[in-house]
Amino acid sequence: MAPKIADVADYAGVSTATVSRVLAGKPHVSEAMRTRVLSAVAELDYRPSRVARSLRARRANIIGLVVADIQNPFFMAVARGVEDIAYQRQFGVFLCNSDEDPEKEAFYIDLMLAEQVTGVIIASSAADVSHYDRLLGAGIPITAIDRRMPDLAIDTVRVDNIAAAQRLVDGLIEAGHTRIGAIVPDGSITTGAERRQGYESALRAHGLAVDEALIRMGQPRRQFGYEAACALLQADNPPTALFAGNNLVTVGALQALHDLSLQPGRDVAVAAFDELDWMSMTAFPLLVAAQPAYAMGRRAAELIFERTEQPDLPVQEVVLTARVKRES
Amino acid sequence: MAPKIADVADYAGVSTATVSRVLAGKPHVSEAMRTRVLSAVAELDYRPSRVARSLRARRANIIGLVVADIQNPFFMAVARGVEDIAYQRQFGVFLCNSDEDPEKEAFYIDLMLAEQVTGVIIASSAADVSHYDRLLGAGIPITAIDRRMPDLAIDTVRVDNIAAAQRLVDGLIEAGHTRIGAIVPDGSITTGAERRQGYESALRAHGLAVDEALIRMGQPRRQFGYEAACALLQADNPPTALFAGNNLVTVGALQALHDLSLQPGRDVAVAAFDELDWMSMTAFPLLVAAQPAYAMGRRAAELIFERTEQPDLPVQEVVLTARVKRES
DNA sequence: CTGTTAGCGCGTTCAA
DNA sequence: TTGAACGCGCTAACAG
Repeated sequence: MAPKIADVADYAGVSTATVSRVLAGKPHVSEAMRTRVLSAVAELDYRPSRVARSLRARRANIIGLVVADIQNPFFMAVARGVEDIAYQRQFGVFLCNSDEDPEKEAFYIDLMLAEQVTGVIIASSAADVSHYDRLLGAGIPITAIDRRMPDLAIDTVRVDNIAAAQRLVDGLIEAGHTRIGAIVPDGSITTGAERRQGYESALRAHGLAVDEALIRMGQPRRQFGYEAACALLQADNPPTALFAGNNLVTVGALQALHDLSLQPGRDVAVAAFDELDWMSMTAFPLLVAAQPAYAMGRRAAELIFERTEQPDLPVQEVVLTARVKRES
Repeated sequence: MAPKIADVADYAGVSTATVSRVLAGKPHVSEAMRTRVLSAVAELDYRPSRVARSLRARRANIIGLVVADIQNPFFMAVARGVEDIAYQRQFGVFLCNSDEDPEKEAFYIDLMLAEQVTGVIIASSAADVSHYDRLLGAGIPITAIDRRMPDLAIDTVRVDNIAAAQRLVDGLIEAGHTRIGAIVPDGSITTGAERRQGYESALRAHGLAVDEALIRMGQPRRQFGYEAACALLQADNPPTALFAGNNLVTVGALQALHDLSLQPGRDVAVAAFDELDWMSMTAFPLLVAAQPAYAMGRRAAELIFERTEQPDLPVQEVVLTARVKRES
């Protein structure tokens, strides 16, 4: 049987309150008591029950992390960031895979509520918002990653897509390209539109015209990327560079290059978003904007603690910058 | 304030014991009581505190998952499998990133202990075993994934590397290849040796000689894969196919092919292990053996529950088969 | 400065 | 079949 606080108290010949005080590092404890208690703790190899503490404090030292898909490398980097910060504070991390399934999501909200977690981080791009105000109602702060929650006044961590796209296209232009094709996802998520905006800004900033014929918009799928790249590159006067606005689209475009016997980086320059951190695995030279997923996770976790300590802080929106780098 | 069991009891005009019995689905409760309680529960939107339950039961409905690196896709697939099974039973999952750091690992063991988790799954390839018997001592079962714990009598889930390698090389031979180069990792982990064994078995089974000149062993790193592939392919009478025994090695080998202007699948056939589920992102045709990470995670979680229900079961070693498939 | 006591919210005896 | 009372292990009031 694991020793409880009463055992330590008996062993040290003090009361449980004293033991508790010593372990909590509270003042008003004599040095003699402190050392007696600490040696008793060491002697018995006592470790306080976090469960009992949670019950008593009505708060568990746990952070909940809700992701849409654990297997997505972006979310995993987020998880790692969250985990690192949690570890610093000796917090545990609850992993919840919502799978975009409202039922699972509802279950996990209940779980967090029932486990009295300190805060919840949502790194889910299509979560159903409606459940979450229950958490807020219970005084459990939420931080959203990479998405705005329209109806919820909560802290958010996101990246500046416009600036990232701009710098990506800047890079292409500085490398001498003037005809740059854009393959951009559309859809309900604002990401695509923001990136297109950045693409156009970069062109204009360098005095280049925006040529609609060089812009393709479509579903954020591999298939679309493939077709768009083929269409762009097989047209008359094809672009010498491609800007791909999404991971899946990029993979499709790269496959198109391959099938057209074009080498990325040699025959066609490629600049792409790598929100999933895939591109480091390619053998192609690419200009890549990587989502700072790890930093986002860290920041999100920090926001939980900040808000826990100061609940009345105004809602924050932290905007991080995507790192643009050249991948092998 | 969230309703507690006493509120429900008052509202229904019964005792807390009755409410508890109804919610636990225990027998010896009259139908009238049951419906009264249930409607009160619904009315108040009551959700029992899992914290209080854990304290009372001295067991939390939580599974601990220790991985060496969250960002590793293999571990994430495992996590997903674990999570799916846990969800079925309404269990939460504690995510612990050990990072191969003994200090972190020790902390997480203590965390699990202090949180009274139901069981712990270790999907960590180089964990320090010594701490884990503390868990066993506390009656918390452990399942190991993809590694044997020499000194610990615990359930294990692993894959049959020999068979997988064999089938991979079988595939190459059936495609007409007779000179097959092997690039195999060595080191303390037995994986490499097992795969080499499978490679040789396949050759022998088809009446082919094992040619030491075609086998390269070295560190499981990209660099080694690159150098080994270059050496093999630039030799006199080079192999027409390559067998790569590890993910990183495979990436290196593919890069070598690229630099030698050889196309995988056309100029050189490539069969590889894909323990990290990377290969689905390549645009090359590859014969791939994928670790059934998801299934391993599921099985590991199931083993936790089995052992919880029947602690005296003999120690099990579950051996799964890697799936061999042709990637894009 | 230290000890006693009363819950935190629940499940589970034991009586009725 | 139901309810009253206790305790899971801890911390925060209050008392001394």
